[in-house]
Amino acid sequence: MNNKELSELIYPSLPHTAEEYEAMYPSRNLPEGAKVTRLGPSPTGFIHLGNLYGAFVDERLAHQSGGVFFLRIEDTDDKRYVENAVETIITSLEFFDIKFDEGATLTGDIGDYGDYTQSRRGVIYQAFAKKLLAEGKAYPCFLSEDEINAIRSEQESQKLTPGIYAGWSKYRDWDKDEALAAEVEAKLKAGEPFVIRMKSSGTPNVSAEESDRHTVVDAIRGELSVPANFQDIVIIKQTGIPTYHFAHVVDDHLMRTTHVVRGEEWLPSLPIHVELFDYLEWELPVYCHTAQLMKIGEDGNKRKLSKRKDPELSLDFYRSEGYHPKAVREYLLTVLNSNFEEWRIENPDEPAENFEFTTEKMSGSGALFDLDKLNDVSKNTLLHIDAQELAEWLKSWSEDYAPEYAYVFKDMDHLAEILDLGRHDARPRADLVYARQIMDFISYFFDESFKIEDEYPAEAADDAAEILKKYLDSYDHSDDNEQWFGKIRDIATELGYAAKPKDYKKNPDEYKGHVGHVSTVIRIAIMGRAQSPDVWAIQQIMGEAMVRERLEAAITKA
RNA sequence: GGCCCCAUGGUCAAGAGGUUAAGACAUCGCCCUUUCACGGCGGUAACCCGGGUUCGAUUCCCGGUGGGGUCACCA
Repeated sequence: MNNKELSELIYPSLPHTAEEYEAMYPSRNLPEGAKVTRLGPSPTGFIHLGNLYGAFVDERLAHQSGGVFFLRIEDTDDKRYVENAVETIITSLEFFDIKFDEGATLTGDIGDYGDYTQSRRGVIYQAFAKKLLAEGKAYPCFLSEDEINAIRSEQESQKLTPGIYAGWSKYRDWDKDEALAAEVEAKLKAGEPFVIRMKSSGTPNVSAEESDRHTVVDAIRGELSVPANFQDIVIIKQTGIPTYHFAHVVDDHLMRTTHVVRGEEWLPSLPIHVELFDYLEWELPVYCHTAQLMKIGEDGNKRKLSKRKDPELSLDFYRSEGYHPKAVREYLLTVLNSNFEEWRIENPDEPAENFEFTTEKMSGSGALFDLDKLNDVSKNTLLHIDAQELAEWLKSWSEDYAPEYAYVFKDMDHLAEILDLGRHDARPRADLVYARQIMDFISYFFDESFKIEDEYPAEAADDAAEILKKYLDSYDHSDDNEQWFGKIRDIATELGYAAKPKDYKKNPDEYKGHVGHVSTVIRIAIMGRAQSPDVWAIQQIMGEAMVRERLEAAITKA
């Protein structure tokens, strides 16, 4: 039995040959420089900020260059599959405005390079495994789990690298031993389970200096020198399904991916992929190994974002807190590309899409997630979103995550007015950060959520009833801001308060307090809190009836 | 442990063989101001360590240290 016969014995009837697949998925007809990227999530149903971060790089690279961004479902691990996971992935990314041009969708595949779900590509991988088999670059391996464990412990006791490779791999050189060849043939014919391993050409267990090295240019990290692989890694599992390594190489070649964006945790397996591309005589894609998003751990050290330990970093956290997708995108962009912030300062009104994103400006070191920064970015981002649109967005957020706020959305025009408060002044207010915070911020506009949160200032507490009564008596809803404040000044002076805070500061003994204390009393009566935007502006939005009602209630209480 | 990646203020980071080592967030102070927010001004605060190359290294090289990752029929 030779290699060719072996490959026929293992895969006697495949629908297509490797060459045929090659012809079925020709190079893409795209303009010069167009990048083809892909996102390859495994359907565990969980997607966090780190995934979004990577997806965002893919998306920008492709769409900025007039290329293609597609979604491929990497479900080669049957144990990991979670129901509805694909749906979750697609809708989550869609929420953050990550859109695919091609690939798996909820209603089936789009594009000419499918199937886009790995579990449905079995025969394709097998065709290429067959080719490697026929060329003597792969072999079937019948080692049981126990046998592999035995090899491992022996290697450990000899302080050798654990794994199946030359010198330890019984079936690797089956063709050099007639008895073994007969055994392999018999096992195959008997239908015994086996995996297919790549027959690595690397030299095992040599020091880093002596080993062959490959130089790979990473778009983020520059020139990378990696030691050659020597492990006979599994390419086809017992189930006939490929491992990630093999699926990556075959798919990204056949789907004509130009740029592979993935986390730096893949760096150690790069030599495997390089060897596979070499065996298949395919051109290497451009790798972009991104740094991981980190977090400060309990021990004070940086650590990788973990989906188990960091539920607040799941994408759902941002959704349920009500961070606007645009804000999250802006934040990610500032973390991803070091020159984005400066660009944003110079171009405050341009859509983020106009920023030229480059892998060269990406950092090779892991960034710490910074909630303060996100909040700051969010504040400024929301300032650029129209109030009406913001209101609609808040409404849909509430429907999904906070139905208890339904009363806020009874009058959408009114809500928009509230949200716009002070946003178009010469120095616009930036109060709005995320939905939950906004609900609290505007809560006093609604009787359902209005409550007295602060106490009257000590300077004016004794006069509270008097102040409010005078204020109510003189209240004229049609007063302009100046007339309105003039009346407060009058009340203040009348009751022995300084009309200007500076006067009070200069001669604190001559006054009970200053106009600020008086207006704080009014503020608390109407807003329930000592701090708020301009009282007059709030009253105008609130309407006369509510203002009077609140004042009367406060007088009764005082 | 082997291998790989990374290393500038608290955080994100710019930067070049010679700079007073940017900027943003956070923080502190002052100003504006009826509160808050916005805005303005200012402050505190950094090149991991040791060798080498060099007239000169934070920058280039080597070695350490520290942090992270990875060593599966998971991705």
